[in-house]
Order: sequence, then C-alpha cells, then structure tokens
Amino acid sequence: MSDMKTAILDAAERRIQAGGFGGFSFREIAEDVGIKSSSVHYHFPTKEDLAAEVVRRWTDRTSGNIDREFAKDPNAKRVWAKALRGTAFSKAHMCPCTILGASSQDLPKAVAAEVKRFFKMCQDKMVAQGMSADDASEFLSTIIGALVVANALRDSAEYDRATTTFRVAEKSAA
Amino acid sequence: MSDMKTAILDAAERRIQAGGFGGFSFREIAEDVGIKSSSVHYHFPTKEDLAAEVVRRWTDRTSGNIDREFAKDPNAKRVWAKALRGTAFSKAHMCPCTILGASSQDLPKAVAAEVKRFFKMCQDKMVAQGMSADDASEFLSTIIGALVVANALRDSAEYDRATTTFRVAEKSAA
DNA sequence: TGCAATCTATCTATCAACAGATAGATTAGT
DNA sequence: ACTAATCTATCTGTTGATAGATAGATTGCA
Repeated sequence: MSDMKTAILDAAERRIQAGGFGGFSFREIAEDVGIKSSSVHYHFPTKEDLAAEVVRRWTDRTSGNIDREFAKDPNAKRVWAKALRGTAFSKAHMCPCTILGASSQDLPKAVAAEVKRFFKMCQDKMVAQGMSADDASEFLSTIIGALVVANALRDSAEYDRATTTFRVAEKSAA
Repeated sequence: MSDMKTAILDAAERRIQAGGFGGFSFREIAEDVGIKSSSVHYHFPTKEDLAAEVVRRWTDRTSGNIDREFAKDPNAKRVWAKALRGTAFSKAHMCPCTILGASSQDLPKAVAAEVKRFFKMCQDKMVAQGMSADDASEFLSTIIGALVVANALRDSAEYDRATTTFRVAEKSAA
C-alpha cells in the first residue's frame, strides 16, 4: 500500500470518527493530505469504497490488537475493556464502526456490510475466548454504549465509570 | 403547538433516526409534510433549531414514559430495558439521541447540548430510582450500546440477547 | 542500448445536483 | 385590516464525480 493511500485512509478515518459517513468530503481529505480531490478519486473511485476500506482496516487492526493482548492476559473482558478505553481517551474519542453502526440504515451497502463484519468479529472472538453468546452480546453492548455516552457527555471518564467492573475485576474471567 | 410544526418535528425525527444530523434536509422534510422548504424555515429558522427541538421533545417524552412505567413496576432496570426495547423494535430502530451522541463532535452547539441533556436525564433518573452512579453508568451504556449493535447487525433480536438479564430478572431490583 | 508503449499519479477544469438560507409576494382566517 | 402561514424565486456554497492533459517512471521488444 502506497504512502499516499495510507495517508488518505488515515485522514478519512479521523473525519469519520468525528462525523460519520456524511462527515467527510473528498475535498477535505484532499486538503488533509495535500493533493487535489480528483487525485483522491484516483485511489478510491467512490466515497463508498473509501469508507468501506477505512472500516475494513479498523476491523483487522482491532482483531490483531485483541489477539495480541489476550495472549498476555487471559481475562477477555479486561482485554476488550482496555482496548476500547484507548479509543475513548484518544483524540478522536470514537470508534468509526460505532458511529457508522448507529447510522447503519443510511449507509451505502458496502460500508454497512463492513460495519456488520466488525461487530460480528467482536462477538465471534468473545465467544471463542470463552464467553457465552448472551454474555458476549451484553458485554459488547456495554463497551460500545460506554463510548457513545462518554462522547455525548464530552467526558472520557464516563467510559471508566461504565466499565469499572470489567477493567478491575480479577474474577469474572474469560 | 400547531399541527404543521408537529408534523415537521415528526418527519425530522424519523430522518434523524436513520441518518443523524446530516441525514435530513429542509427539502426532504418539506416533501414529507407537503409544504415548501422555505415554509419549514418559517417554523424552524435553522437546521440547528429543528434538530435541537427534536431532541428536546424526545428527552421529555422519554422522561415521562419512564416515570409512568416506574410507577407501575418498581424494577428500574426492567422498566428502562423495556422502554428502549420499544425503540429497537420500532420501524426506525434507533434512538435519535444515540445516533446524534455518537457524532456529537460534529454537531452544532445547541444540538450537542440537548443530546447531553438526554443522557444526563437518564443517569440522574436512574440514580433517583435507586441505582448507584457507577451502576447507572454501566447499565445506561449497555442499553444504548445494544441499540447500536442491533442496528449495525440489522437484527433487533440482538437487543434482546444483550438485555436478557435486565428484562427477565425479578431480583436485581431498582 | 535505445525507442516505443504503457502505467502511475497527479493536475486543471467542469458538471449537475443539492445544501441552507433569505426576500418578497400571496393567501386565508379572524 | 391585521396576522399567520405559505408560496415563488433566488443566492451562494458544497458535494461526488468525470474528462482530459501532463509529467515521470517502468516495461517490453528489436
């Protein structure tokens, strides 16, 4: 992957984290990376292509991060809660899949499909790590919702308040 | 409140539930209610005004619904879980405050403030109903997140999976 | 080696569609 | 006659997308 393609994905990711699919334009991305909007189209023909690849990359990256941390700490919930905590306290504050998932009904097919894939990956991995299906559903909802509520209240500490149980507990293991 | 003003709020609410703040235009709303876009501006001067009032109404409505149901059932979590379940299984599938909360960083001030007010209302009411602050934070995150995940997976039943604990349990009372 | 063909990555310029917003005329109810 | 509500018409700006030109690197063949 060329440097420019990566830079475009980075810029799009940042803007999607703030405003979702409607929250970025080819011209804005172009300014961010220092080229013209038509050149962004060269790398990603349509807006749908670009957004879908941002989500795909995020999913794969998250999956890898979780695997790496789970190898070091067998408490799956703590691993997940810590991983998303990084997002809550990052500059962007939000996970692109969460903001896109909330407006999933208004998304181009390819983007909606990638977002769906992200949440499926989360649930499947949690079950593989030992959680029951219901437990994984409830837990995933909690950490995703914590991201939304913290963002809405403009208070990252709110994420900690909502996830104390999982980040601290030594018992309720994977 | 005039019938037309209510109809405009209804239309805007529906469209916000699907696509957030960027998911509706004055022209679309105008078509929905059968007038011209300039006439929508007569009732709500700016897009910010309209969106803010949609959220304000949703907050007040939700607050009233919860109070009414809590008077009939003293189990606060069951009351909240059932109330949001109605949203998850509605045609719109989403709560406007949730979709707007996820993109809160990109919202006009007045809208962001109203969204913040919604989540504050939820937490304050939960605490007033007997939950601890941390418990309220975690529980609110769970039901909000369940809405997002169910929407992204295009499967309302996912909301039930994530909230079984609260909707069924007779014990973990308010 | 040297030349022709092709590819990569960017540019300029432009299009039709749509956005939010405003001014001013018109209509209908009291 | 006044007012509330709607209309017509228009403005300025932005959007995603496309066409066509260009410079430079790479490749393939004689």
